[in-house]
Amino acid sequence: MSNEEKSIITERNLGKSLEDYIEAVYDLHKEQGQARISDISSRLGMAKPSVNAAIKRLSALGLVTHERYGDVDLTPDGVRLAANVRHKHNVLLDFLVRLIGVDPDIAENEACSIEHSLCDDTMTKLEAFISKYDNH
Amino acid sequence: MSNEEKSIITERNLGKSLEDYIEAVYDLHKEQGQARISDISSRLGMAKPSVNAAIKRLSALGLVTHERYGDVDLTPDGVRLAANVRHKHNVLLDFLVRLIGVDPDIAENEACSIEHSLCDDTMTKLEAFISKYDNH
DNA sequence: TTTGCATGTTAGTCAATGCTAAAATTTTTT
DNA sequence: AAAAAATTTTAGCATTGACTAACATGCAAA
Repeated sequence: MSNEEKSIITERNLGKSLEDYIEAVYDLHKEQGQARISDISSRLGMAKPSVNAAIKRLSALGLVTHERYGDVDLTPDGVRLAANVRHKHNVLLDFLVRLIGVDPDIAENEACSIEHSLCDDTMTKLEAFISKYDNH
Repeated sequence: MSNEEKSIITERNLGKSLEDYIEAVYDLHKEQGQARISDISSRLGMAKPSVNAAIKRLSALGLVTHERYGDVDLTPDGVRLAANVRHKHNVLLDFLVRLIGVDPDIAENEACSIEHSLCDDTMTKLEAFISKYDNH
């Protein structure tokens, strides 16, 4: 598989908004086995019609499935993308909190903003830096 | 001056878009003493009417002045805000390129995305981290 | 000075993304 | 099973921020 092909899934095709939604679906399924519109709505603090519209967009992109009045679930492509975003979030949070000392609540928000802007390659380099730093 | 008052100027009141525009005005004035709509347009790769609309927004916020068919210039508040964004950009670029080894062209783009998401306090902490790291 | 090109502005459109109010459907309770 | 509550969806709207096409203005060259 070429790098271009791989990047179709994980690199920034979605904006911040859709990435936040898909990440919430991913987290909720891990935590409670399902992700209803209301769950996503309260998790992200968005009105339910906004969530509904976003899920429709994600569904059109083949990243989630959604039966009327039913559960929202990730497709395999959706899982890959969401896991990648989640991973970036975790690495950034670790860097901000542990290495440079940002308050965890602020870091949580900032990681959430930044995670959509860094490419896979940069993230890999950041992880390598953190490892090296941890081993002095 | 309270922290809240100071933050009115420098903290994230503008979105990424307007911050990019004001940063371009700041840079162009430093480089060539003026920033015309066309200069900003080619610098940012935006159509001129888009620039025009953005400058109107910045003008309504009291951050730039703009005479019809004339030069765009920063107000004192605009200078403060733009210098702050520029500074964040430079710190992030340095971190990405020198500390973690990102390609300069990619780092330039990523710094440009991230600079709008990090608060002043986090930036201060990042600068402190870089200093400490440089002095081993 | 007049013509023509560069620059700036206006007008109209579009996509993304959010909202509220109200209708439809499902689930729960009695 | 019927009524009530919760959930989801639809419909309609607002804002941001981008675009193109067309018009207006300013400057420079002939």
